[in-house]
Amino acid sequence: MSTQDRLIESTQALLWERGYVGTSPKAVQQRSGVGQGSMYHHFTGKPDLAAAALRRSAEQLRGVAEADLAAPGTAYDRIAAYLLRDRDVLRGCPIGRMAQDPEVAADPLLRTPVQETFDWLRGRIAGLVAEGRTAGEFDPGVDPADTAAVVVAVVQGGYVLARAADSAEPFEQAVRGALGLLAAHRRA
Amino acid sequence: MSTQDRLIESTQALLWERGYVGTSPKAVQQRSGVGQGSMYHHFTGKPDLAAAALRRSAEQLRGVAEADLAAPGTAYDRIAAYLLRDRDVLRGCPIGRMAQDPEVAADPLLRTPVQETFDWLRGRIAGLVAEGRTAGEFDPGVDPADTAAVVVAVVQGGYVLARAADSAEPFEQAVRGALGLLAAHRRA
DNA sequence: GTCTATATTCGGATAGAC
DNA sequence: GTCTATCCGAATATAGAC
Repeated sequence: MSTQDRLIESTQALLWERGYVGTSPKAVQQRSGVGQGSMYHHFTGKPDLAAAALRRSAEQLRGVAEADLAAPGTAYDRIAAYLLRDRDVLRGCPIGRMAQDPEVAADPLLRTPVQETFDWLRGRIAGLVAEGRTAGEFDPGVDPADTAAVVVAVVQGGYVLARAADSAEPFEQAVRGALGLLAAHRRA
Repeated sequence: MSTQDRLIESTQALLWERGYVGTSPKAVQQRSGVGQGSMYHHFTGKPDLAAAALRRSAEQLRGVAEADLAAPGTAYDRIAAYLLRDRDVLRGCPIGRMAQDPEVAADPLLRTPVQETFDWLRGRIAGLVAEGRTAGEFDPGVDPADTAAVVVAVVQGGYVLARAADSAEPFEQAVRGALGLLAAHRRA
């Protein structure tokens, strides 16, 4: 693996664990085994490194989500597959976590990958819901955009509740609850 | 207002804006107008100060939530009131925000107020749902604990989506979506 | 109780040799 | 491309006078 790649991977892991403010260039060097001079040769500084790491995390998250959302089955099944995917719940979401950081929010290079990821995800799920509605799978009262926002919010909020409780249980309850509510809107 | 109170209020505001890692004792002193020596006279250090601030934020959040949840009306109405309360969505939740911070998670003095707040909130809402179900307002298939987790997760996740989008819209969509899904489980 | 001075470590880099 | 040396300010306190 290239030096850049090792730097990016280490930065991804540290951002996930410790957030942007909590991630120091020195920690990245230690984790990656790359020296200081080398790091500053490949990246202009912390924001540059973090932006590269976030773009890669965003891309990976899209890939993983798409695998569930594009699977065969009904719209409901695919949303269920997305919600029920095996997750390391207590680690939280590598992208969602960044949204709260004021330095990330303030820097367009950092915020853009976060924003685009959730825009894409909500749009993708809204499309599925709309498709299901057209096919007569869901009742006409189910709003695609609102429902997609619920699905994504339940996952992100589930992570928050799980971390607060130091337990995956509230995450799983929220997912079950959301699927239960949605299931009742299917027809036949 | 007492010196302690000014320190606590300033710390609450800074924790909300900048998180635990991003909040320095010096910033607290500047915002509160309290000198260094004075601050260290009243609190042993940053964790002590943050714990006091979090306990107060937790108490305030419970008070505000209870006002909606204890209002007159059906269980659905009270949950709707909670979800639809006017919020400064882009600022996020002063308690939920702390859950992601590893230093908060690691220190029981800091994590406990966060944990207790969400335990209480989920329990309170689950009680309302159970009550509504007993009264015949909701159908028997609605699980109280799961539904409560959805409600709280939608709010917390809504904050994440709103920050990512730099817009309150996804928060509002998620709330509308959740209420729409829940409304269909009412009887008569 | 509050103030100012001092101490130590870390964060986030730049400089210049190899 | 990578290494080591160096720099400056911020974070988080402690010490001791008033």
